[in-house]
Amino acid sequence: MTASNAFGSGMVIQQRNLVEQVADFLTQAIISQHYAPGERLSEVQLARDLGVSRAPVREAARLLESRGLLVSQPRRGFFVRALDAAELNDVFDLRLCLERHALARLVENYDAEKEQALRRQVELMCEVALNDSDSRKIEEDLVFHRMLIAFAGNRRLLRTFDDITHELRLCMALIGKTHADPDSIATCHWALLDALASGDREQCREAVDYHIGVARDYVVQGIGEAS
Amino acid sequence: MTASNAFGSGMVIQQRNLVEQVADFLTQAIISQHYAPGERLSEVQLARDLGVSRAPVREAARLLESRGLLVSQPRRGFFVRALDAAELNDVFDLRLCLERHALARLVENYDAEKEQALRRQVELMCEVALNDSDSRKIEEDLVFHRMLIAFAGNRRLLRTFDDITHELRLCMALIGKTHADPDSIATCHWALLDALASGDREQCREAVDYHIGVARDYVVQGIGEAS
DNA sequence: CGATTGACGACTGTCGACAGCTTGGTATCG
DNA sequence: CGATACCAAGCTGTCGACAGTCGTCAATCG
Repeated sequence: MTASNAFGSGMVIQQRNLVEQVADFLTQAIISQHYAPGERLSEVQLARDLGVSRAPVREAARLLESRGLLVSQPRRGFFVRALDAAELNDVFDLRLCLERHALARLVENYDAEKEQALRRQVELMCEVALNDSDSRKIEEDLVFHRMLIAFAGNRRLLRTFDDITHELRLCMALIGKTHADPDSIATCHWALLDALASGDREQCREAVDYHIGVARDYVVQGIGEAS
Repeated sequence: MTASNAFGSGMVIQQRNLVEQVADFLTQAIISQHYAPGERLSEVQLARDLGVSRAPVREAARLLESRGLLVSQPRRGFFVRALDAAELNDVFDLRLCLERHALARLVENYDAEKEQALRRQVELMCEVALNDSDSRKIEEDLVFHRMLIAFAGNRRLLRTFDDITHELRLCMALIGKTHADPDSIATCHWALLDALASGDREQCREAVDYHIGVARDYVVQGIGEAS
């Protein structure tokens, strides 16, 4: 991946932490099922494969552990997190909790600017649903929901959402398929925006409950089939 | 703390990670204001002082960073987290979000056993309010609220609560004083239990909102005075 | 034949060392 | 005298190495 900057094109500042690079690599490898759930990761082997020492590998693994993508056992090492249906249910229950709260806050200070930004995102999601890859669809969906939380104005809430986002990516990738139909995506998300525009708190809550409920049922069912 | 086992008493297997020990030390040092908010921590100096190498120190620091007690700047090191009033408000807003949800779940499957356990904890808090240190009072209060979340049955929710718990300890220790009056503690927490016993969801929500609101106002006000 | 024990191999936890960066102070120049 | 450039000290990021521990598998004993 190259980038353009003030010094011309292709001049990439290769100064990002090794830790971040390793973390990105590991995240991709886990999300893309390159490692199986429950698989053990060897620090030495990873370090050899990536051409770095064990220190950054270890630090990146701890980072992914805090994000819920890996679990560690003392003196045994790191293992790819294997989410079962119950844990998945808990994650979606927490997500419901967060998004309910965010929309209750957001509806209090909703304005045209926020509405326009959200509408643009939904339109982008519809385009993406037609042409792009599954992972791209998932990312844009998460961007939409992240915008909802961000607009609510609580940065700590946003951080918690980002935390569970990694787990969501994990299990969404796990079930593989996504509802690609752009019509369903549009109606599903516009219902949320309509509820917000109405300014009615109860209507927002119902919309969120329905939205997250559908997503949860879809994923939990997918996990049930997969395992 | 010593433990009894099959070989008699006091025979403790001292094999805890250095990382955990350093993390505990750092946590205590930060909570007890031994380090000032915003202060820079040197890995080398900490390693020297504790008689260990930099690796466990660094790992423990990263752990505390994920818990929100430290923040890191690349190539600059770790700094003690300095919470301002806005961040504090966000933390309490998130806590409100979590406890509301937990009580809504808990009221659905509330039983005598859970009620008894919670009542015992409130009684313990009243005793502690008379005799013990501030930090002990804070701990027992957190235990009570942790029980509420745990009884709700969502482990992911509990993990998130544990996360913000560290930040709560930080700011509670920051303002120093606690409402020591056992009467107010009793009435304040029994109102929650009464709402749970009533089985009415709306009543629970009001009780939680009031409870967390009081705590938030108290702490935010304390921070305002301190800074 | 099944269970226990012992050794082997691999790995994690921890350590000390080096290079590059950041920082604060000092010297130089306008 | 003020501002800029430079320099030294300390620190973080990264590395390779060693010791203790865990899992595995074969050999031994009942």
